[in-house]
Amino acid sequence: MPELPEVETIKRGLTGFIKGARIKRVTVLCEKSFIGPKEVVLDQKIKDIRRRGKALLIDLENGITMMIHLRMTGQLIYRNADAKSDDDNFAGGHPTDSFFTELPNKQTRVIFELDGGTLYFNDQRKFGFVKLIETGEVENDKFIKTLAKEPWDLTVEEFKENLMHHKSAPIKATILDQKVIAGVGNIYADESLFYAKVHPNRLTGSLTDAEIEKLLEGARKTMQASIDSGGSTMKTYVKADGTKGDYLRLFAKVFRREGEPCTECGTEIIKIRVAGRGTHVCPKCQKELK
DNA sequence: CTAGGATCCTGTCAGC
DNA sequence: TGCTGACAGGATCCTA
Repeated sequence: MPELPEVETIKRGLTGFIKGARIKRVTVLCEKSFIGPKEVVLDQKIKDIRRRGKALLIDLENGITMMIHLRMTGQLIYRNADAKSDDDNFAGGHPTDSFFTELPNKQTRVIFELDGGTLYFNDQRKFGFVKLIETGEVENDKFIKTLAKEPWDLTVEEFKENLMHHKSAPIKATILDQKVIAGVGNIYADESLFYAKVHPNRLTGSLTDAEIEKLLEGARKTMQASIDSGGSTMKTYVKADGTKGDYLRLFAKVFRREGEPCTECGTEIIKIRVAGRGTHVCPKCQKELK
């Protein structure tokens, strides 16, 4: 999925279009993608859009919140009823051609018809979902409740304490745990570790205080850089000449750059497997043993 | 309690 | 061309 910066980008992009809009109709095309009785969101006005970690929270007037988690392949696409240009539409999340092609399509799971346009929840693998929760109960939701603080709110001391519950696991597996730091996924795990010059296979307990501090700084900086570059949206998906762009190239130094020279030392970036996930490292900048 | 692997799904791509 | 297995920007459940 869509990690913290992508969800933040969606939050920002969608707010201007759907905040204040009323939900006229909901069509659920895949039962497991929508948890809760859809009737309760009908005719409700969208009061606010928030984010916690990788979860998007859409608060409705009647005290119900739609929690949307995009997991691996979710995307949210808004099509304005009277769009005159691409600027009147918005798309974010897992980048695919669906950002532009006709909707609904095979991957559309839920359709929200609003009074200004239509919001499509697409998800190829059906891991993502829309879930209805009472707004006052969001903090008690199982996922939200155990979620660690946002990277910018987490102190180095808290980060270290959370890390040290997993002393003998590889550091990459540990920072992917949402109870340790919120919002980090496979991209930003690799980018943060490269920033801190720490090999993903190092055992968590072997990190020095200086490395831990650098790792938190790396998570903050790489995610902020992605948010600043606009995340994965329709704008970054297609370049000015119409060919496909890759928003990762705007900020990623190792992710999906295997075979390319390291920006720091020129050594070839390699792809390995850590904690069951594809992992990108510079073998010179990130030493395995220390 | 933690660590690690299987699992939920669909689609694509490499290799035979 | 067709088949097969691996893999994919996530999180949970199960077992040891």
